[in-house]
Amino acid sequence: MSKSKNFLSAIVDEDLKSGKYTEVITRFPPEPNGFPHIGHAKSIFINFGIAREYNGHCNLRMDDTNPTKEDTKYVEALKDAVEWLGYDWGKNVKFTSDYFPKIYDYAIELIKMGKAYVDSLPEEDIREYRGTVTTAGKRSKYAERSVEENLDLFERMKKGEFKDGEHILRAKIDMTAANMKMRDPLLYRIRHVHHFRAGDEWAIYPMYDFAHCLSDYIEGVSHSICTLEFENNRDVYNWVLDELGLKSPRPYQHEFARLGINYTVMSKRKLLELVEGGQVSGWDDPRLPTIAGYKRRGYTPESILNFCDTIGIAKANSMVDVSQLEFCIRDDLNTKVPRVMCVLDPLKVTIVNYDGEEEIDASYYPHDVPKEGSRSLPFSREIYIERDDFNENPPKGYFRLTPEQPVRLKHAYIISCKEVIKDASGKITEIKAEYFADSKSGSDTSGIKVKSAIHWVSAGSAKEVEVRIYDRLFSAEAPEGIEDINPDSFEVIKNALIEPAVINQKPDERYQFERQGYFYADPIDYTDAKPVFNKIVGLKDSWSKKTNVTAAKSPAKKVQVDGEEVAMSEEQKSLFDKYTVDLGLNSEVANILARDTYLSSFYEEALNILNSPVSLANIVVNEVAREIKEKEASALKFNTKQIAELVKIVDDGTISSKIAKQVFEEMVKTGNNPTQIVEDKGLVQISDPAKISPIIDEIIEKNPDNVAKFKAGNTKLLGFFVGQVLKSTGGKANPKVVNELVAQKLK
RNA sequence: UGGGGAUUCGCCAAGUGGUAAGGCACCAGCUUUUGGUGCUGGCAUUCACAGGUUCGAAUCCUGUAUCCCCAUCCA
Repeated sequence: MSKSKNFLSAIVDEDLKSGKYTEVITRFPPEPNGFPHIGHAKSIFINFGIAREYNGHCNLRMDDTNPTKEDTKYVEALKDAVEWLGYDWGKNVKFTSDYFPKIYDYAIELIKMGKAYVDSLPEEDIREYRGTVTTAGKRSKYAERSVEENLDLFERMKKGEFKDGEHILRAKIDMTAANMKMRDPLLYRIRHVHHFRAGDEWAIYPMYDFAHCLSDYIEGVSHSICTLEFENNRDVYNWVLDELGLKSPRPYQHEFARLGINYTVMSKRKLLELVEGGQVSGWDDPRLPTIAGYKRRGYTPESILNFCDTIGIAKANSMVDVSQLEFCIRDDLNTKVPRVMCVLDPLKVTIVNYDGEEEIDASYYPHDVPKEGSRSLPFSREIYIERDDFNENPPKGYFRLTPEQPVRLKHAYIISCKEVIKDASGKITEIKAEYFADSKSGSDTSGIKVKSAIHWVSAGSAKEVEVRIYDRLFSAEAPEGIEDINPDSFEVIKNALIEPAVINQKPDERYQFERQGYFYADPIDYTDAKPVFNKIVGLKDSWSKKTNVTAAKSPAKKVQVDGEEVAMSEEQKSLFDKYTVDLGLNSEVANILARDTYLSSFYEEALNILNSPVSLANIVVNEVAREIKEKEASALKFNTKQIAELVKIVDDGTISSKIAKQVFEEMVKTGNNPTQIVEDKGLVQISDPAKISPIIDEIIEKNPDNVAKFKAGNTKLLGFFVGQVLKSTGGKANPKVVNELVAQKLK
């Protein structure tokens, strides 16, 4: 993984360090109801990657709790994807359905504890009773059923005595919870359908919220990593595990942002639409962001993995630029793959002063790729070049063949154009050219300067091949549906001409077609009789970029809308006036205090002990406020008297405000008196310039570069020097004194 | 009228009170028998916005804005 830790690795580090877990177990838990795509690759990379990084293990688990949607063909696709990316799930693939008996037992346990009940409300009522995001729900009358009745009903549900939808099992949590997921979530539903693995054994199937956390627990998972949309489900996850009193270590859930890539769609639903609607040729259509699609197109697992690594892992919804992916595949293939010549749009060139034939030994790799290998390249009087490598009326900066400008045939001779032959419609059909016999590549004595070398094939020996050119499937950056499909996303070139070695010798499956891009021998349609190549990705092309000048879009800076703060009540207003007028607090601080009754009473109490209104207010608003935000006021370990004391020793210069924060943190933790803490830890401020001065000298001596930069005008560096001094004194140096001294010394 | 997340360059993304990392993209220059690659340099006086605390704030406090998720017997 990358050098800077992502937040998940940081959590794992922390958990290992604190001894919460001794082993890291993760899992990749897809539902087998669709083909895996590059978003899954990200999840695979994270889950298997973390397991690998910490010498742990990652399970591949099929989350198959919904028999109406899932199928074994998807299981295979999922296994393929994980394998292709180079990960090992160990002996067996796991299935949630393997745990159905255990999960059932846990349900019984919850019922016995009175924490779950069988509800018999019709579906619409259940929805209605749930309430809305802004209004509380209400509990079903069936929630009052006795444990015995629930047990009996649940067993009969299992036996299949009821029809689908007649009853459900749900957790008894809180129908008024602000988190909708906690309003008595469903645990089990009746489904009289065949399960692709469990067969017809079960008439009831557990819901995600119940099955997932328990499956994690059963497997001994330590870190249950999922995407952001499950954040609300975390409360249920914890509730189930906590209520069941499962012995630790038990898993905890952590969420990251799912992958979005522009010009593509990632949702299973939209992918399915494309496949079923015939917009693409199947799940492995090379334009699809499915693993099967990338594989078919010719992407390497390394490139996908590297992509997953470079995009990082975070909690902000993001849309990664496809160019990032394209970079990864080019970067991977650049050092791996042989270069060969293939003409996609042939233009015949007859070299009038050349007779006979010769074989040129040409390296497969350019000078900067440290690989060995070459092939024999036939050269003859009749060759083909790319149609757009000749131009009768060249634009400025055109480096290729023109009536006036000679060009080198890559690995061969320099030619110049003598005659342009056109058909009746004016289309160029042939070029008559002359070659320079002494210009052969490697032994050029001609002294002719050319601007570029172009690719070509010899007419007599070139092989005809099919080349499939793929472009992005959508033309919209954030495609909505099929209306955004790029009509030019697929083009077949039936009669491209390729040099013979590629077909006869087959040095590799992937090639760079010189000056064009990377191509892959299609794993399915390629035959010796009819070779087929897929374009993986084009080379970077700074020439076409120059010619297609697209209007530079100047993204309008988004305007910030400013809202209004809610108005103060009468009492708050009078308190505010008192604070600003009588006590001289600034309006911001007074505002915060006046609006919070707990804070203001805390403040006034402290003010009775120490008459230092401004300092006291600042610390109450900035530090105390944070603590009461996080904890119940009653759980606070410090009191007003101690805060007053803290402020006093800051006011009188015993400690700096920087140290005060440190002391405050200690008070929060231990409840000790500030003076005591200062004494115990020896935190008394050093203000004597005679003591500070030598430290500054030392720092200055150690950082000559930064001294030079500072003197050159980089005044931001003042903070650097002050920081260093503070650091070496454990924060005890008086920052004001340090600042003055440093500024003086560096003048 | 609720709850939960998020916001650092065009796109990703580090950074958790002391010099705003890195990659992609982009722009120059050099190298080059691929208009490729490689190399060098340029790309955030500023971290959604407005205040406050502090010697010092992307980081702490307050408020505001914007986006995403939650009312499937889906996962």
